[in-house]
Amino acid sequence: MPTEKKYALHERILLDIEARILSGEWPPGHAVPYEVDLAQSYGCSRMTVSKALNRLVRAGLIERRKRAGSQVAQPRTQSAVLEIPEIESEVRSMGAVYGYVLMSRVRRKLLKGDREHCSMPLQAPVLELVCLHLAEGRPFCLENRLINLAEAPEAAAERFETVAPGPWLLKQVPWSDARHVIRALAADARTALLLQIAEGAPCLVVERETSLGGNSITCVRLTYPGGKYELTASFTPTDKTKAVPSAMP
Amino acid sequence: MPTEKKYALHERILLDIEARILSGEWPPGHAVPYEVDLAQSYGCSRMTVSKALNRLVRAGLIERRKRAGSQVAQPRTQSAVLEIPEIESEVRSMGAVYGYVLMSRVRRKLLKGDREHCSMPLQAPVLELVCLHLAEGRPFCLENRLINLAEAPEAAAERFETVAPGPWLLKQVPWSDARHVIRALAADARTALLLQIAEGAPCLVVERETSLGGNSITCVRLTYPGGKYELTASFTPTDKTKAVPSAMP
DNA sequence: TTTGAAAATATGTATACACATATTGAAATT
DNA sequence: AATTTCAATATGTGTATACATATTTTCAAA
Repeated sequence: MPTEKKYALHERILLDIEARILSGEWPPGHAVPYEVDLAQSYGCSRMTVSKALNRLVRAGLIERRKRAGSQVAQPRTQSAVLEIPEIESEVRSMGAVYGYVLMSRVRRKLLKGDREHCSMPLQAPVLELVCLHLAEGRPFCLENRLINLAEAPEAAAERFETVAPGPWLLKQVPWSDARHVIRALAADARTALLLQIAEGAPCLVVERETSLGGNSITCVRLTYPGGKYELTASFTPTDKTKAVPSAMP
Repeated sequence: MPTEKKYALHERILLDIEARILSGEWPPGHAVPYEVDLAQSYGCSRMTVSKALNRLVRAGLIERRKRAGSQVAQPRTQSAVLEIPEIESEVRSMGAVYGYVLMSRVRRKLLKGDREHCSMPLQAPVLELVCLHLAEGRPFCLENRLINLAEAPEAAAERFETVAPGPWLLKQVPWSDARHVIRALAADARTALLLQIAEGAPCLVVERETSLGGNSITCVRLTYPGGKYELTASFTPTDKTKAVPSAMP
């Protein structure tokens, strides 16, 4: 039987230990063998074991302390990875024709009421956009967006009549982190009218504030008719980041 | 000026490169210097640089190919890490008194209707639980749960009158992955009654199916009154994600 | 008994080296 | 011109070693 060369040694070690933890064989608090012992039993050097164990630390599966050794971490919360795709690809992946309509575009200053959902400074110059995303010609998602023109001045020159602000910003402006809030709300009169649903109907609302180094760049509220849309998230024990196909510019 | 010893060398290299990418100085597709060159400019060995670059790969910020070198990755679909804490700690973190009530506990077999939300085999022996989680004595969350007794037979002996099934299962049964679905739904008559809200009021519904190696262990539906609860998720391009407790005004 | 210094120990960081492997680009062959 | 071959090259994996650092244990002094 030829040795399966699919995984590198340090990955095999990682997977072995991960399997023991996830299977419950090593419950939280259980001691993980010392680096030197693992190195001996795998017939490899300590560095190779160290690499595997340190990746498990970053994945949150184990904790390590000098002199005390390594032990299986106590699971604190269930964490899941939520993929939030571009609305256009979301619609297309349903096999529907995608459509986009700009409803309004206003340049103004940030008011006190905006601060409820958004951490830009008061009086900041913003571009307020209201857009509708369509699937098969019918309303799919209502987008309310504020763009901080102090951080993204290029947006002032863009009409956003044919291109949605989401993809435009993603290409144009660098960002470092995002905060999402997900809630269920009843449709108010204006939302109900635009989404063509009954007033008071449940809606899934995703709010996202994107910023670069503490400065809020844009703040978006996506309102989906409830029951027509759902978010899915899956738990990943290890930090297996999927390789994304990259198109060259 | 004393050398700041806060970060290890490979972390400094990582942070330097991350900063250039996030600032937009190195746009997607931009070439990252070769390992040997970085090693030279930092005055360190190739392995140290390699460690930093490989962490950036796992964080999804760069891509590397042999002979071709490394380059900045194309921005991926926005993905966020969703932290789903235990309901009890969630309530307590709001500064409220937590309460738990078991509404019903029935042992039965899996019916066709259950399969809508749950991938256990038909006729599987299940324990069906309905519980109410309280904050300050008022309904906070309605829990509908099925536990697969074929996978977790210990559950048959537990009454679940004082301990909620979530924490009990977390301690008792190992699991390897979970699938979450989040949606907004209108409260039906029974839900409205239990949560003391109006029928038709919007609710945030989180469904989670937990399994071990392909076998479904438990399937839970958590229904929160809309407007009283929200989920938050945050994303940072580096692999360190912050947990944010969800609190409400 | 308490305090505190010192030894033991496990991980943390980094080096220098060696060889493997995938990809590129150019040279040689068809 | 199209294809194959081959060497150059950048990353991938792993070893052996060294010293740093945090923490526990031990043991002796106050």
